Amino acid sequence: MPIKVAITDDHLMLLDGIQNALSEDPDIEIAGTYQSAKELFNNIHKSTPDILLLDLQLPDKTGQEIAAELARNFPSVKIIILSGIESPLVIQDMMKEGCKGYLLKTTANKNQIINAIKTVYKGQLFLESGIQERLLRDVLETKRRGPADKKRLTAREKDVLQLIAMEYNNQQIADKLYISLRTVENHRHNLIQKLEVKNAIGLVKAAMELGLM
Amino acid sequence: MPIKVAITDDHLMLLDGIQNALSEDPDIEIAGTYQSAKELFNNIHKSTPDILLLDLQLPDKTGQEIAAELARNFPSVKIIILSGIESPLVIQDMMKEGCKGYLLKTTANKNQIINAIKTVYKGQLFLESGIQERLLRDVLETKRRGPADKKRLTAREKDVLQLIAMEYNNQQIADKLYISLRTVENHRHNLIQKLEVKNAIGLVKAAMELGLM
DNA sequence: TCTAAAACAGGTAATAACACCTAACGCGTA
DNA sequence: TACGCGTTAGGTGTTATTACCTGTTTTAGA
Repeated sequence: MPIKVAITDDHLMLLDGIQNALSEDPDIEIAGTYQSAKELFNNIHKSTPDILLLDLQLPDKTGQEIAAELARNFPSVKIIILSGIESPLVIQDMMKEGCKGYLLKTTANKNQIINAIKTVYKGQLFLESGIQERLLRDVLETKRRGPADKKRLTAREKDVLQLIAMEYNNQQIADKLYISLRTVENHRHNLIQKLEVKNAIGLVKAAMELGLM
Repeated sequence: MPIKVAITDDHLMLLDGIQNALSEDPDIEIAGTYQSAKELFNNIHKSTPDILLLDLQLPDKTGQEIAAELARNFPSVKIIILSGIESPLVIQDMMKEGCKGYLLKTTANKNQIINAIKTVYKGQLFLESGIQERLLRDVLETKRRGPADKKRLTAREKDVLQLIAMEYNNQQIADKLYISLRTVENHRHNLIQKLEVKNAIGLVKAAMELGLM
């Protein structure tokens, strides 16, 4: 019985390319290709895949939202992220969300993708060597400079960061979250420290890298 | 004699997908596939293509830089942009830079790409219908609200915008550009007006959309 | 060469952001 | 239970941003 693989990415030719690569392998069967989260959730039940190759930057939902929703409703689907995002924070977040593999669009080729699918299907995790190094380096650096994942953002900080990125000012964020202006200022300050940027501009760039938008 | 087509995009599987699609057409020959501007310029002379399919978001150079450099050194190469960026401003800028076609990664399929290549090869421009509409709507709206392309950014404004996005504050930008703090403030104010955003955060998001980073 | 636009710069003010501090409270865990 | 941590909030002060003006010089196009 072949491994059923679904692919979700908003770029048509990339879907084509991957589909083409996978069709060369007799152990793999394409269970569906989708261009948005909506399409994915509308159709996944028709032929539930064993593996889902998932892009993180879709037009309608963030990668984390999709991963969380899949874990709730289709826990048997193993997710392999195929993304252009190289940030260790994002990779860690997605793996913590339960994803089984992470590939980079700039380096992932046919063999690697097929390899990742088969590895994950067997129940193992798959991280390409470059990513493993990156994560390792990141963890080591973090350890060196303080009490471990100092840079991991809390849920509330993510809330605030999202609203900052939406061009809300502190007062508006306070109103939106029903908290005081001072609290928002504190969160903002902490975010600037954690993400090691100079100002709100840096925060927004980080938010985009972290796929929070 | 087949049409020689080169492709530049940093995503491997997308290169594969396009290459695969084009290889089905006997009138088209792949003259090279590149993952960065550096790779492109290092190798393009070996087999100068008639058409270059170009992504706008490469790791080492902006699309505008690449288009300008190609126009200088390889004026015979006709550029078709294949990008995820849908902003009318960007599309207009690239067309003004001399590009002959613009395709969207979310909608471009095999037939459309081949169609675009053949159309451009014959000397015509190729803009997909969705883009044509978008441009038309944009132009009409601009006309309606004032003295034409009010939203087009000047070179200096782009300089300032880039530095804002790099987390420089106004004083640092002034120093960098050898102009007064007040001038920077004015440019910033004008940018906020032109791009119709609320603050510097909006500017950065716009800068990213415009591919200025 | 005339003209419009772009780039430059200053005045004045209000508002927002940022830094650095303390500290209370609840919650889960060692 | 003691501890760390997240979330909340306030105090105080500095600096940066933004709005809305006016005006000159430079540049480039018709």
